[in-house]
Amino acid sequence: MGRMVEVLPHPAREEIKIDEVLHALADPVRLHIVRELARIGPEGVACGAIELPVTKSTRTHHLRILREAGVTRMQPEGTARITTLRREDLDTLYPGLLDGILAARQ
Amino acid sequence: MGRMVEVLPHPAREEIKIDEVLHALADPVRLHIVRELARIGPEGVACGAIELPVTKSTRTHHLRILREAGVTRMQPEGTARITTLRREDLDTLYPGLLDGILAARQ
DNA sequence: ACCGTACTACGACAGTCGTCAAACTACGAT
DNA sequence: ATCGTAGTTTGACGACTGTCGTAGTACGGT
Repeated sequence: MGRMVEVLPHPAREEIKIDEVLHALADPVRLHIVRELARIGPEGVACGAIELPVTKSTRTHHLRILREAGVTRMQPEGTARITTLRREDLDTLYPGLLDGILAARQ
Repeated sequence: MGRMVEVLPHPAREEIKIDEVLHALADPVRLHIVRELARIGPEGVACGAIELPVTKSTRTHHLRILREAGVTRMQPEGTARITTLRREDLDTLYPGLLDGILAARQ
């Protein structure tokens, strides 16, 4: 059996839909995650490392929505899943959108 | 009795919250309205003039959410309400956000 | 005064969403 | 093999949301 390199399904850049991206971003918890990922940068972070006011399962739920919308990428690394922002894809598809959101005070 | 010039409540620029803006934009019908308003430009348009696959009351509902989030401005004009995009406010608060969204294909 | 047009308000209903707890899987270390 | 850590899955629940129809308000024209 080959190693499972891409267990988690991600939409390709062309499959990303603006509706889903906006829906993914339109939640305080997910917006906070995106902000954190933007701050952390391209090296990414383990899911659990982002402090959130919700339980494990809710966290998984939000991270899934972000991933399936094409906002984030997740790759397994040991028992952890390293999450990163798909900055390049988003900036290409919707130039300015991410920066605009991150520019918001708070 | 004085004329009612500003019947409809709008948030001031400083009161606009990114959460609410994103939530307002995260609906296909409302996104379509925003696209139309962007296309039409600063002269605006009567609510009913935008063709939508929903009834009158649903239309009112969506336009209210957009207005209360600070995405659009509505001013009475006879029996109609002229709706415009608050481009300047949005571009100031979240530079690039609107352009990024409008850049999306479809 | 009356009518038509343009929109709003209210209540109802079905569907979605965020949340949690509990049970489960996957991997690494001892 | 066992255990602990990291994350997922499932089912349940309440809250919110989009939708509609009906009724109501506001304004302009005849």
